[in-house]
Amino acid sequence: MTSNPPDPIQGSYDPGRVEAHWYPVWERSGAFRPEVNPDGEPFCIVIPPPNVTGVLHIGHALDHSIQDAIIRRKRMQGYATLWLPGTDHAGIATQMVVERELATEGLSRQSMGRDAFVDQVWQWKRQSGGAITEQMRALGDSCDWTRERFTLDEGLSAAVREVFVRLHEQGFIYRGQRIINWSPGLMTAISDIEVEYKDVDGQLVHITYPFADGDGTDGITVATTRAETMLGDTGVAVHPGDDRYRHLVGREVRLPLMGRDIPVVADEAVDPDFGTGAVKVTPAHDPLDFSISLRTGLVPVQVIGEDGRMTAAAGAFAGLDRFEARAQVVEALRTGGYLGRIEQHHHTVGHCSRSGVPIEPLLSNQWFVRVAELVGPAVDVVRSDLTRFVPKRWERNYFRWMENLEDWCISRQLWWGHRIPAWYCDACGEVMVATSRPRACVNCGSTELRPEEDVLDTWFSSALWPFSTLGWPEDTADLQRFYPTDVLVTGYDIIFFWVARMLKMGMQFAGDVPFREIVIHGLVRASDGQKMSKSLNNIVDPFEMIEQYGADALRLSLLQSASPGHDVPFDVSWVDAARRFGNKLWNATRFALIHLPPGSVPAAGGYPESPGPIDRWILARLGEVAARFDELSDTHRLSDAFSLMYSFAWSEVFDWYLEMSKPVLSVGGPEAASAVRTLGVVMRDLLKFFHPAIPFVTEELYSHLVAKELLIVSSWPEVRRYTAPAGMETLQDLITALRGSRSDHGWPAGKELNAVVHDPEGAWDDWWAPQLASLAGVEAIVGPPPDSSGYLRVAAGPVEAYVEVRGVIDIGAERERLGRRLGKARAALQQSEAKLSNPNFRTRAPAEVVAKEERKAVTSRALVDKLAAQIEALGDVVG
RNA sequence: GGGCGCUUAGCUCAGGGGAAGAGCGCUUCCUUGACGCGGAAGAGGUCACAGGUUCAAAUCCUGUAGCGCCCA
Repeated sequence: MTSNPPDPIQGSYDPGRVEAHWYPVWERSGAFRPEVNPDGEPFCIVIPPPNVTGVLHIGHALDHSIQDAIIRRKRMQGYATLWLPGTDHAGIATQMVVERELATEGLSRQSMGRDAFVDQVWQWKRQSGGAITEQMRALGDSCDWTRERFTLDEGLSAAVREVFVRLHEQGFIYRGQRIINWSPGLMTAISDIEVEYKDVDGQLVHITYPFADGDGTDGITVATTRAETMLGDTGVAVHPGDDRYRHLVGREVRLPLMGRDIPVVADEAVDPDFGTGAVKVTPAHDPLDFSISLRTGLVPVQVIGEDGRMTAAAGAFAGLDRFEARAQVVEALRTGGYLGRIEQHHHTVGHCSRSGVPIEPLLSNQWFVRVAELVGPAVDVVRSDLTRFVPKRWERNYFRWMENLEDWCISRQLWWGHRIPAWYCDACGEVMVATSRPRACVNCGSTELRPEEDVLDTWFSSALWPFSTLGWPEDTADLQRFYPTDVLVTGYDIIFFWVARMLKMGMQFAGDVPFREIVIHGLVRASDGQKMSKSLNNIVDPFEMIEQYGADALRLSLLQSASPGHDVPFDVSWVDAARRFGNKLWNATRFALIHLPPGSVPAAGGYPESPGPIDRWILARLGEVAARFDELSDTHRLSDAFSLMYSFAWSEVFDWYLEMSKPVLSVGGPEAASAVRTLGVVMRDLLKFFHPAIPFVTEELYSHLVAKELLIVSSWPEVRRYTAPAGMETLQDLITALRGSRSDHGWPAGKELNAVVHDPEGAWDDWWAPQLASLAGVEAIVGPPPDSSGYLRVAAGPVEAYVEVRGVIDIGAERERLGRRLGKARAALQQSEAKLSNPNFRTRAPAEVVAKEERKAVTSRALVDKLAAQIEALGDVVG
């Protein structure tokens, strides 16, 4: 497996060109498949499947960047990595999209019929599914396309049927009449968690229902925000302990506008403190009322239909829209003299999260899962750490959610999705559930079986994703090898929709946790922290970012700013910074290639045997940073990991090491040879460490520097440990101090200065001199402090440099600069002394902390003395 | 009403008991032979507030205020 022959490296970094080149190379090489590391331990991530008809948004870019970073690192570490891609069929969303398109041609699904419509949706799926695939390639996702799955694939559909049938056999699935959330906008039932509660200002209308046997002047007053539902009232309920009403239980009231006599009943569920303490009971349109009706025998009357219009049972109001009916009912009540006061009432109303229409609670025949009975194992595995949330605090939300679960309504009145595997025998009323159509009714033998029309909630199939994609219910090699999967990466917004359900189903059917870790990330928000939305016009299209800055830049910027579990405010300036980092990396590699033949760096190892002091320093730092980087990556703190590596690369390797290598390289000889070697391995390892975040540019640069294999399948660095030379810090401080002096006095950058370095503690080493010359423009010799006349003193740690001042120096500026530093040094000294003079500190703080503080005090005191003396001496400086 | 989170540099945010950090922005200087998509030197912070724990608090605890999210 080789990359392309190393073309000469281009003079400037062009993300577009680089990124277009590498994805096909990787894919053709088989690098995305676990088989590329045949002996490796398995490591698997299943992708949270995007909606097949959607397009990827910036949130996907974040989600995928994290997954790809994890997968690429594991792959380089030798694991047989499988990142399994795929999409889900998104029943409601997809059906809506296609219906909307048909509507523009004057067609409807009803007019074309079920089969033709479903064909149409499949056609649509083929188009937009391909778009998502292309987008994932543009992002650089290294997933195994040969294992791509779709929730409506035959295999996954078989899994859905199997699970449905087994749950039904085990009694966890049933069909029944219950109040469900009906979306008149979508004309289907939806589940509890697809309902969004919004605060609205409504009216609390008081209505008096006169006693049936009275004279019409006396009655019971109830309060409601949904006056139109009174048409379907079949009772009035009071709390059994409520003294105000106890004596009325059993009497009847006459329902205004309808003239129906309905009983007063007692039920514990009534809150005596709300409203008047008496509630109207509309069993067909309210979950609480329905439960009251079950206990009291009140019969439901449905007055609102599936289309949101009043039914024939609504009498004179039949056919009206439910909100229009509300207004007219109130008017009619007023006219009839039944209306009491009307209060402004702030309350929450459930809305359909997809269509935005207010939910209509309807009594309906639907399929349900008794989820409460499945949560046990799913909670236990998290409690016992068999599955861990990262960050851990999300566990609490998870537990809370799992506590009080209502039955999950899984049937949808749609055509696009998994058809519920149930058949009805109209001859005898038998309902049969089976993985395939029964030949005849098990009860009466009739062969006239009518299949269930409804399909399943999309999340039902998503809940099986970690094992259905691996081949379940077949006992496939992939299932054996990759289940349980290792990591799930997803946003906190779908913990309840998806993660919880996968845990339940995984434990129930695959016999083990679906994943060992759940890495939770936040939502990508606009730079001002607001949610991205069409109405605010602040949506960032990730592919516009890629076009402008490159996928690498987008990925790195997202990874850097994604603190685990928190929302990510998106700012283009981060993407721009990340692109400039790519450019910097590019140029640093070019610098290395001036001194190294292309392709000459070994793919692994190659650390120098006897490096020079500069080399030892950077190698020692590389080792430290690498260890920390691995630690952070292993705990999924990718933001910290890449920020650390970024600042190491830029502020240490590029700003210091590359500069310091120049004087060494220019001398030639064995020292230069060692520096060249160091330069090569340090740059190579940087490319390796950064590959998981910025795969394209690192692969390109690696092809020039190493060239023997693809970086994507190269080995993860095992950095040899070195000890840094003493004095590096002092030298850097000295260089910085000299540069500061130069800057303050306005000495031209190019102008060479002479200095005598006084070195009372023997810190000086001969390798300092060329560095001082190169980085500070100072020719230094070691010697006793000269007569201060004509010299400017610059101190750093234990050494001081006397800079020969031939020209005019600005004494005022220098005094000011020294004064600033003296102030800081004094503050530091004071802080140390305060600690050290505290006997408790000496006795109770750890010895190493005390020792460190003592060293600090000594350094600070010396610095204070030196700076004070320096300021003193300024008076002697002659121009 | 309950739960969770946030409040740190001009802006957006990391950090999380032992010498205040990043990116962007700002000031000054520099076309030095990888890079001006750059380099150097700087300015800028009572870590929301009030108590407490500790030898030591931006960091832990309690409370207050404001903001955000989720669930009723």
